[in-house]
Amino acid sequence: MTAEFSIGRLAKAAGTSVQTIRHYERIGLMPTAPRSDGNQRLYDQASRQRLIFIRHARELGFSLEAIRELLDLSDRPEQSCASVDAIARRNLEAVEQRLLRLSALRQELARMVDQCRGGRVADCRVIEILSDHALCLVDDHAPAPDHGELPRPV
Amino acid sequence: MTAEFSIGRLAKAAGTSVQTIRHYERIGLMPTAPRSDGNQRLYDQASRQRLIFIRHARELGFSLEAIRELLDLSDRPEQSCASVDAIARRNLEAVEQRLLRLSALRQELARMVDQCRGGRVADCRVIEILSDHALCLVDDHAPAPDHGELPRPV
DNA sequence: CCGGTCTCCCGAGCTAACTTGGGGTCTACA
DNA sequence: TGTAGACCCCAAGTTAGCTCGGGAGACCGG
Repeated sequence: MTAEFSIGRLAKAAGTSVQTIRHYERIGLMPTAPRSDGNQRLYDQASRQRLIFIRHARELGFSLEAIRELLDLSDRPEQSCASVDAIARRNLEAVEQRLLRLSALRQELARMVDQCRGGRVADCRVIEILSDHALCLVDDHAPAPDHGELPRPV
Repeated sequence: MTAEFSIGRLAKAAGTSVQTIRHYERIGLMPTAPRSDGNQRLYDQASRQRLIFIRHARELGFSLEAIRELLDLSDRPEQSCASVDAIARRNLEAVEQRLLRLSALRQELARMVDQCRGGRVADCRVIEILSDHALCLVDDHAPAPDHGELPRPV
């Protein structure tokens, strides 16, 4: 049922390049593909999904090492619940951090687009938004940020 | 009012290194800082915010070029509304794409953590989730994905 | 069965984004 | 006033993540 296909087809399907796929195989992100009689790599739907996952995660800014960890969650279902939990939990936290910041950024961009629609030149406050103390992890013993910022103008 | 401080203090405040800050100045992401009598760089709250913005955006996986563009929105309020709008809109779209994928990923990670809490070993479906066709931009002439996936089990 | 395209492998090359090294200067504190 | 610890600058080095080149073999439509 699951027809096999070549590396070139896979590359197209995932919006990436043949070399990148071979690279992922070399570094162990993609499994070593089975070969045809003529020694060419053969892929199936599962490898296609896996590769698309990797590309999406890359686009989200995850490092290959972070991706490797997520793939491991998936590859080794026999892992102890505790260890899966720890990994999932840690990644979940990081993802939530990012969601917070990203949606703050979205709001601000949306506000600007909106303001433009109203014909006014948008004043841009992305910086204030993304450097908002509330979203900040870093251990902040700096000269304090004058905490009277961001009073939602319109 | 806005006390000035050194590059070292700034580095600490933003959770980065002195060298990185000088690097950002060299490549024009941070403005050339004013100097003290002894030729040492002086920073204020605005530079602190700007640097934290950059670091947050980097953690979100934005490239320095993307960040430069966002900073430009902020630096040049005299730009034409149309151009601001175009940039903001384009970035907004990208951000929304990422939000979709990220929150899909969050849901899946949360599900796994939750399952673990119930004492069961979680089966991990992050791959399926993040390679979901619905979230996929890539021009997909691939061997089709057998579209009977992701039927929300429990 | 032939020409064009794809794939093989390998190593070298490349870009982004820092990071390190080294030799000299400035500043703060005792 | 002297010295430890920032800070200065520059160039070179490092790491991640691809990307390219080249020569040889595989595959496919005509």
